[in-house]
Amino acid sequence: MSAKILLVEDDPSLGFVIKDNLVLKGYEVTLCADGEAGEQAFQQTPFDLCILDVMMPKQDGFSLAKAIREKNTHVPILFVTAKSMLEDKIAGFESGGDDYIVKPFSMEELLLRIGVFLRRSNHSNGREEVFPLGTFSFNFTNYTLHHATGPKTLTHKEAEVLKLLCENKNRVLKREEILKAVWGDDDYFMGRSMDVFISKLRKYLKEDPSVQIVNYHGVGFRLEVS
Amino acid sequence: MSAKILLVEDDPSLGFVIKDNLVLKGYEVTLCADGEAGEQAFQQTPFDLCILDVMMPKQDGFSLAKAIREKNTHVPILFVTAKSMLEDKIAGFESGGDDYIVKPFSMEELLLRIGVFLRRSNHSNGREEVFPLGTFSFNFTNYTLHHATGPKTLTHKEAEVLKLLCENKNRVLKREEILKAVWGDDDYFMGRSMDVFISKLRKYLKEDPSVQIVNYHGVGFRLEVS
DNA sequence: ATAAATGTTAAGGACTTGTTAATCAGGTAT
DNA sequence: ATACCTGATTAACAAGTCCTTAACATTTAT
Repeated sequence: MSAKILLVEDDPSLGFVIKDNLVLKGYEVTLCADGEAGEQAFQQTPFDLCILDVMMPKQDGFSLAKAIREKNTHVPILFVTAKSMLEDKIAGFESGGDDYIVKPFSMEELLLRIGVFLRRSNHSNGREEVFPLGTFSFNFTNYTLHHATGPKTLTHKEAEVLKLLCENKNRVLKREEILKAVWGDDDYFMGRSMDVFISKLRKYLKEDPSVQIVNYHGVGFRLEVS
Repeated sequence: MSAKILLVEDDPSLGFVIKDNLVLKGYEVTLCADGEAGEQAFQQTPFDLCILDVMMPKQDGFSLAKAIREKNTHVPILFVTAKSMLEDKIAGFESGGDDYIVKPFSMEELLLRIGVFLRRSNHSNGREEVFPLGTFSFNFTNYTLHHATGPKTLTHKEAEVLKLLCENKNRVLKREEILKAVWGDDDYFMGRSMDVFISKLRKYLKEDPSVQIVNYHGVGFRLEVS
C-alpha cells in the first residue's frame, strides 16, 4: 500500500526529477504544473501528502494549500520555498501547512522528510481527535457529533468552530479570535455568519443542557460544560 | 497570562540569546544548563512548553524528555538538534505533539513554532487573571465574581473597572486615571457614567463589608480590603 | 447656606446577538 | 447545458444587553 503524493511544481525538469525519484522509491506520484491543475487533481483523488512549490504562476502554493485545506484538514503539506523566503515560511504555517523545505535540497533530504511526514500522519490518523462534550462526543476527524439520540454529521465550518470552542472549553473566546482562526479574517458580515453558526451549534447541542455556548456581550463566546 | 517556557541549553551564550528573545516577546522563561537542572526545574513548576537541546552533557535531551513525560504526558516538547542528526531518529522519538528545530535557526522561526505549539496546546495552561477580594474572588478572564452565595457575571466595563481597582488595591485612583484607562477619555458625562459603575460594583460587593470602594471627594476612589 | 461632587435608580436608545429564511456559489448528477 | 444539492453568506427582523443620560437624593467643602 504505497502512499499517494501530489506534487505541484511549475519547473518541468525539477518536477520530473522529483517525480522519478519518488516513483523509484515506491510512491504513487501525480505531478501538476500549476496550482489550478493541482486543485483539480486534489478534488478527484485523496492524497496522503502534498508537496507544493510556493512560487508558481496562476496560483501560488499557499492559495492552493488553502483550497486543499477546505477539503481536507489533515493531509500534510510540504512547501518548497526559495532560500530567501522566511516570511513565506510564516505565511505557510499560518495557513495550516505542516512543514517546508528550502531550495535547493537534496533528494535524500526530501525523502527523509516525506518519510517523517507519512509516519507522523499515519500516527495521528490512528489517533482521532475526539472531544468529550457532556453526553455528547465530538469527533473532529470525521465531523461527527455523537449522542444517545443518534449521530449528526457536521459541515466543515461547523466542525471548525466547534473544535475551536472545545479546545478552549470554559474560556471566553473573543469574536476576533474565532473569526481569525476559522474565517481567517474579521469583518462585519463574517461576524454575522459566525453568529449563524453559533446558533446552529446550539441547536445541535440542545439535548444536553449541561453544555452551553454562552455569549459574552461585546466580547465573544464561551463553551461551558458543567 | 504569559506562557511559561522551560529552556534547556548547555551552550550559555546561545541559551541567553534565546531566553532574552523569548522574554522580550512576553514569555516567562526558565533557563537550565543541563538535563539534570531541567528535570529539577520541571518537578517544581508546571511549564506550558519545553525547548530541549538534544546534545547536552550529563543527560541528553531525549532522556530528559522521557523524564518529563513521566510527569506530564501533554506538555509540548520542542527539540533542538544539530543539522547532522538524522531526522529519522528524532521522528522515532516523537510522541504526541512534539517537534524539532534544526540548528542553526532564526529567532523568527523559533517564535513561529512556539506560537503554533502554544495555540495547539489548548491554552489549557493559560493563566487566568484572578484577584482575591475578601470573601470574593474576581476572575477577570471570564468576568466572573465568585462568592459563597453564587457567582455573578459582570459586563465588560464593570469588569474593566473592577480589575483596575483590584490592581490598585488600597491605593487612591484619581477619577481621570480610571476614565483614561477604561473609557479612554475624560469628560463630565463619562465621569457620571463611571459613578454609576462604582455604584453597581458596590452593590455586587455588599455581601462582604470588609471590601469597600471608598470615595475621596474631588479626587477619586480607593478599593479597601481589610 | 450654597455650590459642587457623589450616590442611586430608572428610562432611553444604540448596539449586539439570536434566529429564520432567502440568496449565492460550487459542485454533481441527469 | 440543466436541474439539483449542499453549504456558506447575506438579509431581515426579533430580542436582548448594556452604556449612557437624566433626574433626583445625599454628602461634602467652603
